[in-house]
Amino acid sequence: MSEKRRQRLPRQVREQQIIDAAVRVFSQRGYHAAVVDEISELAGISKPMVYLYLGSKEGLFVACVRREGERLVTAFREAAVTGGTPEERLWAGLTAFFRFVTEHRDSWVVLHRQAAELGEPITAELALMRRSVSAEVAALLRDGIALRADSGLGDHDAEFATHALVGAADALTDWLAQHPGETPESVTLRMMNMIWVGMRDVLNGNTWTPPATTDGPPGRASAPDDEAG
Amino acid sequence: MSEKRRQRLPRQVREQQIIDAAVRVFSQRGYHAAVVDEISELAGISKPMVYLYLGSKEGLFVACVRREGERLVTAFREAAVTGGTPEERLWAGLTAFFRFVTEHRDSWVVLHRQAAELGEPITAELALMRRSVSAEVAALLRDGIALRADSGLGDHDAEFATHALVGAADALTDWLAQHPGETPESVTLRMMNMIWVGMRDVLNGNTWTPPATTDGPPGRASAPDDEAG
DNA sequence: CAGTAGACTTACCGAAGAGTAAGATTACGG
DNA sequence: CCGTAATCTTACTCTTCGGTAAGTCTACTG
Repeated sequence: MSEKRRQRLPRQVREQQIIDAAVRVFSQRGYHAAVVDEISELAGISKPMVYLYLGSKEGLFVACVRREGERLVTAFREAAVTGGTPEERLWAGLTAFFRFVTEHRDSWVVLHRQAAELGEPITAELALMRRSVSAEVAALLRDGIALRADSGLGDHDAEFATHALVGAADALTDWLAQHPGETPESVTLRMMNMIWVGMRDVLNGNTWTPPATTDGPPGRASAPDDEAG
Repeated sequence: MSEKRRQRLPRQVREQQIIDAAVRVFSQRGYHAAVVDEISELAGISKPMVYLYLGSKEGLFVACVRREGERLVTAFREAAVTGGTPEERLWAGLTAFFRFVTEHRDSWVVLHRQAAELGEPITAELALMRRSVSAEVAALLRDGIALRADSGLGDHDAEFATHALVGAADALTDWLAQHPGETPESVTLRMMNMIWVGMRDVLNGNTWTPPATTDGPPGRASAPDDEAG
């Protein structure tokens, strides 16, 4: 047994290894079911090291969220800053997002399915990340709206669309994972068709109108639904 | 102190009271952070009663999910079965959904933010509920698509749209909660405008095309983005 | 080759909380 | 008014797990 002693590594390196392990375990088990002993073991280290470096289980989780969140935001932002119309940039950002969650499933799970539960500091960190992405998207939508000053839409509408968009993208990560034939690009294309095309119509004044609240027949207003373009 | 003794009630009634209390506590604290003692106290009863009637903490949670889930599905279905076009029925169902989550916040939180974590029996129950709602929506979208046999779209597309729609609705419950000016109807109207209008366009062959992958200028295809309607 | 700082471990503590044993209390049919 | 079945409680047990005390070991510096 030559390697009874584990190699000593500088703190900076060990910390990352611990976070690596934590992301995997948290992702697989969830925050509460995850046990610190398992994380330390997977990191090839003993438990007190985790507490020495990360302070507490909560601190460890926050570190995971922060690191993975930054990676995700960076991926989105770097794709979406390339010049072009808001439309093109949204396309690029969404594609990058779907690619990220495909390639880093664990990271995404940690950032994702852990909203309720979890004490204040953790939810704060998660909310921060979410807001960060949403802010990017919202800016793009605002730009898109601003190109048509006559649309009558405003920041409130952009904010609504952002939530819908982010929520849809969120849910579609599962769909993507379960359909091997689909790619980040194909999913993004579908989304753009569903949502952006609709928005463009609305910007053009081509809106949907609810049926008469009493009973009457469909009350479609200015909807040229009749023939294909 | 006259009422030292608590009134005795038949099992059927107490069970519902226990579930009432559990929904509130689970909703507020989350599954793991919730403590059975608190639930029993809120139900005006001692802890062993909970175990006698519901078996375990997990069984208690499953009972909550089942009851509240059925309420939600019923609300949606009853609104959406009224005759009319798929469009109208989707409108009615979504409105009922948003109304439900507005009026039963606790129920929704229990059904919602508890995906990862939680052992197999619980996730199974949650998945069942979600699938139940999705199936309703998917049927409506398929009907909508079927009205245009020439669109080239199929069940796969309906399924995609369902996930996007459900995910968006999901995320918009938060948005609705934070904007007192909005109502279930107004949110539904916004959604229909964003998504259904877009889908209608796609059905008409008016699709969105991604920019050229290399670098070239925007490669919009058949997108009459030029002037307002 | 000290000596020190930082990496690392073993072995433990204590609290929290799920679940239960054992029985007390009350309603009610006969 | 008695038995019995159901409701309900007090007072535990037992495990799990976050966190720590008290060092040991090794690499590097002078």
